[in-house]
Amino acid sequence: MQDNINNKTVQHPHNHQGCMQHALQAAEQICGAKGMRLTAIRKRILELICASHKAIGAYELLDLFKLEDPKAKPVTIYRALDFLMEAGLAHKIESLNAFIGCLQAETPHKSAILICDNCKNAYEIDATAVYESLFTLSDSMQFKPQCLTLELHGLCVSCS
Amino acid sequence: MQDNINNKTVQHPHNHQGCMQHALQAAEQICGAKGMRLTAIRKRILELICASHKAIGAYELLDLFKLEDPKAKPVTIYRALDFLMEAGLAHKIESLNAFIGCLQAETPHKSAILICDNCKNAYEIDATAVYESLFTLSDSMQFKPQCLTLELHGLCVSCS
DNA sequence: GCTAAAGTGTAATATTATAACATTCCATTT
DNA sequence: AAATGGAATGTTATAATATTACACTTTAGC
Repeated sequence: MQDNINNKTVQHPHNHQGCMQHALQAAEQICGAKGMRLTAIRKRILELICASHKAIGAYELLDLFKLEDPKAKPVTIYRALDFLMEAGLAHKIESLNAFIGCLQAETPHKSAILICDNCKNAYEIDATAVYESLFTLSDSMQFKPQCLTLELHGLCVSCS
Repeated sequence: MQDNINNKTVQHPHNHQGCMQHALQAAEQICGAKGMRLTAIRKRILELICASHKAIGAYELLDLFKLEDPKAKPVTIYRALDFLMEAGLAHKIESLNAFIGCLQAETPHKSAILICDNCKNAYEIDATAVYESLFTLSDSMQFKPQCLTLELHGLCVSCS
């Protein structure tokens, strides 16, 4: 078992190999169900994103991807990222201009992202209650919510 | 009275002249109290930001500022923005890479930003309840919160 | 196999933001 | 008033992030 891969870098030590495999399988399933094409490039970019729980920048991804395809250009990465986000398989962290894989892509979710400013890991957590609270507020202002950016920076349990 | 300036562009029609004056006066007070220097450049940039309730990009600010000082460079704007944000007089909207003036700078606040994707106005609202809800959640994960990005896109009452 | 749409290749460029170092301004001390 | 030290600004260059435009290729459905 590869139980200990990366176990120092995430809040909850886990089988990261399994975690990635799950994300990738879910991606195949989701794309299949929606008639979206998880092409080789897109799949590989998703793998690279999911390789750690740290948010990764587009140009970092490009550098990694170039190891396999030296002619790759920024637009290759941005296209793949656009697709993955469209499919709900990845999220952009606006406050970092960086990206993370979505680990709950198969179920609809209302999530917040907790970002450890020390170890740089980002955790997507269910924040349904927070959404309720915010929607109550926006309703009272007759504001029709469409898309929420909810990113909490701080220190994870391992780093504090 | 100038009651109608911009009244088509904000959710709650208001005396924008007074709104700006208030923000500028508060800025003077706050900086005075904190021993921070609201220099001519910084004050002018704040005025330009507060001239509307639409989020404004750094390079848009630069274009406006250049009308008065054609030799101005990007770093001039970014320095002023850094100062204004440090002083709590302006906020960056991460999901837009743009900036708004803070209308409650004189009182500590836990706010969310509602952004109308149609008219582009951005409203900072008190979201204490939302913060409570989120902090409960982050506490349960032993995450120490430090800085929250909370930006809700959608349609304001005038646009929906 | 043909076709239309989606995906990819390639080059160029737009947009956003910062680094590095010189100079000026300004409050304080002398 | 002159000296001084730190903050602010000027200036140049460049880094980092993201998109446009157009040509070519692949793929799914007919």
